[in-house]
Amino acid sequence: MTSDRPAGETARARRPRGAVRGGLVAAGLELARAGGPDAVVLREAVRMVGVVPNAAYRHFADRDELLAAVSAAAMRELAARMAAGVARVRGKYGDPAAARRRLGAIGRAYLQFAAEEPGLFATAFALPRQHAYQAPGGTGQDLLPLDQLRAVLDELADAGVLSRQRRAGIEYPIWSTVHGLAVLTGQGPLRDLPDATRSHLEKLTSAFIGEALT
Amino acid sequence: MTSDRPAGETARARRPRGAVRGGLVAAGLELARAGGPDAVVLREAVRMVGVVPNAAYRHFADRDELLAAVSAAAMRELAARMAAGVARVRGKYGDPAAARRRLGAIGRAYLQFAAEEPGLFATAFALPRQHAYQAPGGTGQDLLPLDQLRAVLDELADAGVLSRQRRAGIEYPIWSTVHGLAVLTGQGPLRDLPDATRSHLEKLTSAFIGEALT
DNA sequence: CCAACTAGTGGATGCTGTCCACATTTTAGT
DNA sequence: ACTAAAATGTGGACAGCATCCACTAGTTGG
Repeated sequence: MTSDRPAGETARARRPRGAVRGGLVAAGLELARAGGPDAVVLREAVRMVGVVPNAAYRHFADRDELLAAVSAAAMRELAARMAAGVARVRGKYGDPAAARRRLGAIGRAYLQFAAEEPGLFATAFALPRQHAYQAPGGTGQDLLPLDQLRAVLDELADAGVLSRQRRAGIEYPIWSTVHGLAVLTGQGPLRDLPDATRSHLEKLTSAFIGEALT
Repeated sequence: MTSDRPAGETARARRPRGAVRGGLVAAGLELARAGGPDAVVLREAVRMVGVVPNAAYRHFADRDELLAAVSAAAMRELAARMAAGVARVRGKYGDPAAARRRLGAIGRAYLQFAAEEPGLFATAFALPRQHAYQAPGGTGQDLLPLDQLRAVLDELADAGVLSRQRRAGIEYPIWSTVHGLAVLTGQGPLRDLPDATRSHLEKLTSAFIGEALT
């Protein structure tokens, strides 16, 4: 009953171009938010968009391709939150104290996203075979998590907090530490820990990373 | 044609007690090994055991409970490999150099398991809601990963390598770092990295953890 | 203005998890 | 030892899922 078209005429192709594809990704994002990657079920997404299951196959080769699009969107969401967290820190570029705070902000944003949006976080890292990490530096897109981390570490090096020697490749152990904590406390064996313990672990981890920045 | 029972008599309940349950877990373990937690499909497991799908429901409330059993088995496998890795290191308890080597062996075993058995590794950490971490210290079971890590860190503290102050709670950041690396390079965005880069990352991470052990 | 293309529909297939009713074997109580 | 009860497996069914094929109505480029 969406319009009073003469009976018998089916409503087709009346949506603006690309609306279905975008709608499917948006629907998938909601499903992922509520239940993680496994909850991104094609037939449910098309139901939300108000279209027949097969319509999805005009935009995605299969469910995995839809999931890949949803995953990329979730990753962009994470990147946006990280960028927002960093932007909130005041202080000129190159100021050692400010640079340290920015590194902390990145990690905190990462962990907060994982805790507040476990479904999206899991989905962002559930790339369904193939579909490599989207190339960064696109048009106006937020930088990907790793790039943002690199930028802050470069600043720490410029500020003299981190020697060039130690700077080299340190983004990986740091990313691993934060990501590992997010995964273990989010979906792993350390989930359902009281909030107090959680934030204690965060402090411990922050101090741990601090050791390596001499 | 497993036996020449008179025709018409169906073969039922002739397996030794508990054989079906054990077989289902074993079958699920193979499925998990090949394709991770999502590949643990009930109907396929019962097919391997040679029994009708419903028989599984005499032993597990639903697929998730089967998956939980498989996950626990995978975790035990990981623990066993870690224990084997540690046991291979010679040196008396309390010897600083030996203690360090044991810590390294634990981490290496963890990462090696994740790399060699990605399906089992993912399954070990894919606990399907509820079903808390199996209580440790069972009868003759290997200690769980966290317990093994704690034991080695305690040894490092006893050996004077790690001050009591730094020892407190450090198992979590260390576990996070190693687990994060395993996840990122195994199933995450850093997968399909060349082996050389992989081992470089491992060295970087090892050095990174070393910083915190002063 | 028409032909080719795009994006939707309808219907079908095989797989999955799960439920109910039933049969048989094993165990336990007397 | 005999029987009642509990365990364990079977058969058949259902709904939901991803996906395929054939078809059609709008859209668009020549």
